[in-house]
Amino acid sequence: MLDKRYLRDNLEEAERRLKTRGGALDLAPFKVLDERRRELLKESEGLKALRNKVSEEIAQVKDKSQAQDRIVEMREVSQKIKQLDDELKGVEEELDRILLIIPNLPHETVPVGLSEEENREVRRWGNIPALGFAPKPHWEIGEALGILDFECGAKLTGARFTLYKGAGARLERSLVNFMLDLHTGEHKYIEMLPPFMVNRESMTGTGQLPKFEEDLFHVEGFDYFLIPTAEVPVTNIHRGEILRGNDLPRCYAAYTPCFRKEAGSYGKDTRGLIRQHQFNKVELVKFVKPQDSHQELDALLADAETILQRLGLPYRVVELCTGDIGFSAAKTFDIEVWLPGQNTYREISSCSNFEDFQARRADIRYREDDKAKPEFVHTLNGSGLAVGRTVVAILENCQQADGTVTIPEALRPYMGGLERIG
RNA sequence: GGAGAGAUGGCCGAGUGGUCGAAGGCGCCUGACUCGAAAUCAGGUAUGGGGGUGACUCCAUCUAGGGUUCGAAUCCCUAUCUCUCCGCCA
Repeated sequence: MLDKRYLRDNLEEAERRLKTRGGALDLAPFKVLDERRRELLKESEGLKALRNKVSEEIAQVKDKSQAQDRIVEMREVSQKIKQLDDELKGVEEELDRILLIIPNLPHETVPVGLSEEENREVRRWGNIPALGFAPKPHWEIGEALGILDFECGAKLTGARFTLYKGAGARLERSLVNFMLDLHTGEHKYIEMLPPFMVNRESMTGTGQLPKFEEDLFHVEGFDYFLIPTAEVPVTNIHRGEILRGNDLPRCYAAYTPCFRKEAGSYGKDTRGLIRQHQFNKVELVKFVKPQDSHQELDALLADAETILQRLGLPYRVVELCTGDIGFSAAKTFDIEVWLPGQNTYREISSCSNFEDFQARRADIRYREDDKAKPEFVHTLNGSGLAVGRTVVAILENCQQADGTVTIPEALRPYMGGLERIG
């Protein structure tokens, strides 16, 4: 959510900056409603002040029959107040509806562009493996080794669900543990294990609602949603709280499954693990002071990159352009891992700075010291990493001519010493 | 699922129609005392919104949303959450 006052005073600038995301956005209704709101507020508050004053006078009078005329008068005033407040409530609801669907302002440093074509490559790491044979896609490798069963996933649930078996299941679990151990041990994140369903307030706090309800799985009989990312529960941990300045930055790491409808992606990535309705992810979330947030984003990105470096998987870092960053983000870097089976880089992590956008929605503030006024924190998060896609990357990059897959050394302790699958 | 109890400021806790944004305590801040600290004493300590250059002032907020009333932390209704007992359950 953008700052109402900022919008009021800089409407044209806001419109111009939002336009760089693509799509039209007319802020005129905001202006009209905002002005009406302030008119109503002024009038209602004036009458309330009067009522409070007169009611106090009535309280002083011993014999209430002597105050009868004032009581009658205030009865009318109260009715008028109720009328005004009813209209005010309607105006505020409409105003909120508008504010909740306005996306975040892209940071000034974000490259302007309309689609992912205009994203900016920042750096590459690692060498693309020279396999010396035609690389297979991970679904063929996984099926041949008997560690991934797409058909059974479809039988159990439906399309875009997969059964992991044997060493495949263990590989997924090992990666979760490896990632969490690294982030909590070397990078000093605090581990969290949150609920996998959240309520509407939490989804609104991070920006999934009200605009993207069709992407979410909703639970029948409850107004709960399956989380599409751990970002939602973990960021909402501090919803409605005022943190202490010296408690910042707060850095959390959480493993959760993620559930996404993937509406509108029919026909895309239909084979394999790339796009599933349910996938595992280790997520990193930070609450920081505003002046530190862009530096903290760089650090978060580096923390996510470390995982790929330790696993020896080649990747590149891409800075998303204005047309490609998400609704709540001010700035985003994607990490894309090299997939020989597809002969391309594919997203395996997305690291974003939301600045005060989520903090304002979720009311997460901090106080520099006991005397200071509370200020909104900046929130950040990033995948560290998407686990299923990491399995994909390992299968495809570490595949051997004989169909076996070499397990990256860093992972072997987690695999009970196993060096290869197959 | 059945029965009951509760939700008040950073924390504990008083408050059953007006003088209550809320006693008291703890915590925290400032000052005094001290070489310094502890103890003690004095004062100060919520959030959001509106108005004023400013001292300041007005409005709202005692889980949330409705209602009664001239006036609600206090009375009524609903929801949510917490706790206790019974049942069920990994």
